[in-house]
Amino acid sequence: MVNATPPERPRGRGRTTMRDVAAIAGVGIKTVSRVINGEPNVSAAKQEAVLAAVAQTGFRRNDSAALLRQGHTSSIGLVLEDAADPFSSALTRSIQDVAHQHGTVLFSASSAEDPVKERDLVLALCARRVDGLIVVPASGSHTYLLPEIDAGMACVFVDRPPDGIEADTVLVDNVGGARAAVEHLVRHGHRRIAFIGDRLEIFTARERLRGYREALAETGIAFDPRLVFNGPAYGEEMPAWLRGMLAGPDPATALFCGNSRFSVEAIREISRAPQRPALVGFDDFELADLLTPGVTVVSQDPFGLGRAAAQLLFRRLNGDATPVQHIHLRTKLIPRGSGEVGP
Amino acid sequence: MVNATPPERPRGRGRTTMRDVAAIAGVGIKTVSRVINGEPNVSAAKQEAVLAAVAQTGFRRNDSAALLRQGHTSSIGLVLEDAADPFSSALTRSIQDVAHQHGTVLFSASSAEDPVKERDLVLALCARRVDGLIVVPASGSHTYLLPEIDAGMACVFVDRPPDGIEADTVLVDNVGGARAAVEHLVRHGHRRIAFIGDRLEIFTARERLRGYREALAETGIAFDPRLVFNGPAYGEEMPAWLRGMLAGPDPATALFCGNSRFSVEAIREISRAPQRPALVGFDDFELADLLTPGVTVVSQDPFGLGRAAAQLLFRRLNGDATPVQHIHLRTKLIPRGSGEVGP
DNA sequence: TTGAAAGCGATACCAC
DNA sequence: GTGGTATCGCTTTCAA
Repeated sequence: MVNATPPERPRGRGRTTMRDVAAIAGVGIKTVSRVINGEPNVSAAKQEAVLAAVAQTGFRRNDSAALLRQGHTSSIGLVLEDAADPFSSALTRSIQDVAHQHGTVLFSASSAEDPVKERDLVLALCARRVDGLIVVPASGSHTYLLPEIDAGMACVFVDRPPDGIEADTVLVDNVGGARAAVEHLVRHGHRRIAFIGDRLEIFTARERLRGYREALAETGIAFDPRLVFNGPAYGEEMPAWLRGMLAGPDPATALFCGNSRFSVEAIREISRAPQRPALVGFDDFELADLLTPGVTVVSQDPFGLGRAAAQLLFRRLNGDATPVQHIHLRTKLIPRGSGEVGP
Repeated sequence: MVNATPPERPRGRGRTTMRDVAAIAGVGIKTVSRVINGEPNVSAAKQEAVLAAVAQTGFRRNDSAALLRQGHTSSIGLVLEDAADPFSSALTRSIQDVAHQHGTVLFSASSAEDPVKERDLVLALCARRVDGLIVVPASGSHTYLLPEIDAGMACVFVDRPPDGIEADTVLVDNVGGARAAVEHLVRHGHRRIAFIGDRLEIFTARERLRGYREALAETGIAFDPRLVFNGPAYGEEMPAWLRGMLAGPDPATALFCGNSRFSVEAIREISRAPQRPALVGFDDFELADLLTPGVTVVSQDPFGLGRAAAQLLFRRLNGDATPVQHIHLRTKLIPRGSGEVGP
């Protein structure tokens, strides 16, 4: 507890404006502006008077008003799927950091993977005239953004490309990562490898499936659709499928999981199975190393993704008008045990 | 912090304003405003003319300008420790949702537990005239907020109370949760129970330590400072201490970990130990149920915390001027195995 | 029903 | 050095 007498202060009188400060200090409003913004050409006497008035009133500049006049907002918007998931929150954090370095604040919002909600959120941010936008796009057309982009809104898409428009993207090498995972399993003797991925509406699911198929083709393994699941990451659908597949004829001896949600659910399932298949997951997750066995993953770097996207966005905001860029980040296979067992 | 004004972006057609639309539609600017805002008293003919002009120009209202005039911003600010950690990201998500229900957008920023950075971020948000503020306070005085609160800024603190000011708080029952954890271990026969908690600058660390001590006192167990660690959650300090304590004379047979970070680090450590102590952790974490054994935790509900804080904030924004409120949320012990083993 | 004029709270420009 | 005035894009007020 602090036991000091608080200084006298005008209470609850609403906000002081520059005009008020000017009146109290006996100077023009522009002189106040000069002092507040540290501009030159103010005499020491007036400076002092202004500072005194500021201290007395507790004045603080209304940045919104200043920014309205200046034509930008020093803010950027971020719309992603779900702020609570680890991938998104890492993205958020790294973008916050870059934004902060540029004196910019960040609006964040979650689309819940709903194209309509995404559109509403994005347009709401555009209406506020954020200087730029970073979007993890939900599926669905993004042509609604064309008028905004035309009007000068800078926009970078992360993790997935937008549908129907050409725009800057920062993606991970999904195909390469998936290939690496499958090749790793093949190298450990597997030829019956299952793929468990998101609904095919989702870009990353399609790409990772493509990588899976390329790796199979390259190693001379026939593609078997019975070993492929594409569906929702939540709910009973995948576990039921997995149970059935493992209990059926000619089951998989190894699983390649298309995202960490699936990895976790699959582990939950196979830890009860008599014959535990090998497993490699796309996307790292906390505690993957603490499980028994440790979970082998293809890691992507969500912080790196966010940083790259934000840096690209600020380059655009600073006038970089070079053609649309597509940045791809590398993935890394981290062996921890679950992927290094034979059939 | 770089505070440069970005150069003029080469924008397509630039932004259309209401004035432009009015000119094209051949009506007064106020009529455009009426149409855009769905206000009554506009003839069908003019309405149509305005709509046509809007469609032609791709006009979209500048909300920032509208809000400046209206005196609020329909935005709230959130400052927390680290947007990337699971607790914070759950908080963010639930606050986003409540804000969205109120037609409000959310600024989010991370203080990195640095009081100076927190102050900068909070004041920056105040300068933008967010309508309200939700803060997970870092340690350090919060008297810097007095002028803002005086000026009418609504402010709710989450997870920890602010220092030096009286304000609305939404906290979890740290003492009760800690007592429940320790009593649970005592019930399973333990009398040598260690406490592993954050630095005592952090409110929750103090409270949980208090609960630990109360439970010991109540069950007639002497407090032994050699069984208590308070220090940083990252780095080698805690693991080293734990190793030493377990290898020393009269070691603990059970651990009570003050947050999930410590739980994870402690598990990492004791899984290598010859004699694995029982463990209960404060704060649930993903995969706690998948580890072997499952990790018994005292769970708090970060989504509930965020929701309660946001709802309280919006009550304030809607004119609720009742005295300062202190909301406490209950915790729940979830037995999963690690806490149900004897000495 | 309509729109001209006066703000909102700051900055930009330009005389003095 | 200094400060008046126009302005940012919209809403509010009020007279027509």
